[in-house]
Amino acid sequence: MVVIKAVRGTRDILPPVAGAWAEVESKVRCIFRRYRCEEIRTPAFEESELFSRGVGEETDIVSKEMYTFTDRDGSSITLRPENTASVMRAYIEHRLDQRPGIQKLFYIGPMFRRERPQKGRYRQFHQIGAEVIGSDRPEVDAEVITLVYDLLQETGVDDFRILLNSVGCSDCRPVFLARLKDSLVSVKKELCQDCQRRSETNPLRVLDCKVSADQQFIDQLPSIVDSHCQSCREHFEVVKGTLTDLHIPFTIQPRLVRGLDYYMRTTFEFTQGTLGAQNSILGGGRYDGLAAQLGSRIYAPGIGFSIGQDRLMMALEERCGQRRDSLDLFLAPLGVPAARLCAVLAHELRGGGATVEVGVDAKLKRALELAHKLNARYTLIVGDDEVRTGQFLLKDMSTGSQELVSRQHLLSKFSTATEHGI
RNA sequence: GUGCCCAUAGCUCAGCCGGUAGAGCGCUGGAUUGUGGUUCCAGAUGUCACGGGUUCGAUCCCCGUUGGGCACCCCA
Repeated sequence: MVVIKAVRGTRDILPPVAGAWAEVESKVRCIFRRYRCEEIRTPAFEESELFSRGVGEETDIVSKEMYTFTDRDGSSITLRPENTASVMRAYIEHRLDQRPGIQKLFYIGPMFRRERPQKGRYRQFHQIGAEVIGSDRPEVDAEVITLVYDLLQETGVDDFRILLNSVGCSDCRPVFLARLKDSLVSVKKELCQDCQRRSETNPLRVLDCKVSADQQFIDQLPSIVDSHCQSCREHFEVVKGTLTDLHIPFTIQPRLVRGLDYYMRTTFEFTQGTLGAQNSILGGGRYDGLAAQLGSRIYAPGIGFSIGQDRLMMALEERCGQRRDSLDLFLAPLGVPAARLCAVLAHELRGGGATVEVGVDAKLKRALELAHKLNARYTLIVGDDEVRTGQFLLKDMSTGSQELVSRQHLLSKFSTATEHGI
């Protein structure tokens, strides 16, 4: 019989790492609250059409990376490969535009894409993201980027770079693409093999080439920022200006290409040095046309981002050492009557807010060994004598000193109110 | 989906030219019948990823599968 293992591209987040994940999550929830960003939870799977229409039929995500299956009623179901389309679907379905103000919605959860696994790339991966829907104002873009900036700073990521671009709108982008293709015709044969292929399949991708010999030619290619129409240019100027006022450093990256069809105008990406080939820790952008693509008549311009939580944790791992939850008190019962008493004591102590573990080994030596390994601050020794007298032996694990304490003294010492006195 | 590299104890890794396996850490027991950390002694680590082939004989060589890493592609 073959032992069953986690399927390719998925993994278990074990303790103590799972605890570090939870810590990060509570920290980002706290930051979201400051921005009046509210949580939304959408289903892990949706009708397939949501993604083919929302994300775009021609994108890699939709054309080859989705987990799609036919449900028993014949409908096509897809495990969400990203969450923006789902959030927009929910926004439209529940008429969130009728709520006061613009909607700022955040989410934390798993996404699914069938790609070849690699460091920092999993088939089930986790995203922390937000969508701000209801305004096309550039100040909103700046606020979203500021939020992301706070998120990374306060969770402890450093040496990240903010790459900013504006990919134009449905008016100016086609013009730019035509210009780009024209220019590529003349320099194409000077470029690397990959770029010669890209010139045909995905011209925008050529701009993102890393081959140094190609750079001199790429620099000659037209830039999207020079092709902006009047309104896109003005929009981008306000975004940049506001970020500058906020002292948030960014780099204009006219070559920044985002793979999802719904992006227009502002797009951004944060990269981090320690992540290897998958150095992008988050990506985002504006998607004013998405609601219409989903068939809604509600005007719902929006901008959002998504942090790769797996990559975020990877970037943090460098500096956050071995974390270990602390244990206030380890109860060491040395016999059956003591064990019964300890069950009651533990419940009372936990009721008072203390973190308490009850030993199951009647040998004191083993109990103390375990208490030490569990990083207990105190161990309470409860043997026959203690059960009889009602006075328990409390041992301070760091100093080794011991004192006899009453049940009442114990409860007050370990209650939350006096926690700082421990 | 393509190319290259890799897979030995729970973890990190040795293992020579083919002769069926080791270290450190960790784990378990003891030195100590009610006293942890340091120390000392002892013990178990294992289908050498899985399946086939070559060979008298395979952890080692060959093929396939699965999983991992890197690059491409793409993205978080």
